[in-house]
Amino acid sequence: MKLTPDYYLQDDVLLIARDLIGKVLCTKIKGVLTSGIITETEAYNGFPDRASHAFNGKRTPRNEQMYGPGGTAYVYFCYGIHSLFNVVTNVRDVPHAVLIRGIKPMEGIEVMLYRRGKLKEEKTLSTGPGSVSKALGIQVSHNGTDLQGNRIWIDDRGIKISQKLIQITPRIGVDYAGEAALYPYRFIVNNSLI
DNA sequence: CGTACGATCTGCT
DNA sequence: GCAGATCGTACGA
Repeated sequence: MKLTPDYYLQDDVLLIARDLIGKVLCTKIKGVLTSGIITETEAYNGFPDRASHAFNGKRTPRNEQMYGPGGTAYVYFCYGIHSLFNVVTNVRDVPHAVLIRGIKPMEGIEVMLYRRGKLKEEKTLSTGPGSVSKALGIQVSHNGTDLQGNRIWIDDRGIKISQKLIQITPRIGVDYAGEAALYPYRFIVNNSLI
């Protein structure tokens, strides 16, 4: 079920980002299980990718986690409000990451609605990276969490997504990245099609 | 030490 | 469609 270390150590972050569509992101925070099918991801391709925090070898306390081996969580604080959850991939010192931007809620929906605060529309419960983290209870303190553990992990539950249903577009919110802002590194499948 | 800004979301217009 | 919220991080002085 749980994706193995080998999976996260793969070299092609674009392949992983696309393959993660249909996998199930799970958290168990304070004993409460919540999960959802991953419906939207973005790949961040390390050194050559101007949109990546690790562009050109940039390495700071904040993005240090990206430099570790694949299979851990890279969670950082953005826009003064949001915790954004990424999956670190590839081997040590190759700072690849996949940003999880959307899930289709599965387990613990009531809890997720509560975390999001008086939200009734299940549809918009977890679209957008900030909302995903909030619904699943992921915070910056979870940075570095091992995805083989029992707090945050990703399951393969055999859900098949036709490649035809996966839309590929440029990434969101990276206009500052020049040419890299146009790269087709975003993968998304409509919630209602799963 | 000061400052600018960001891998965003929401609510109001 | 747009502005406001809200603050850690990075970087230059």
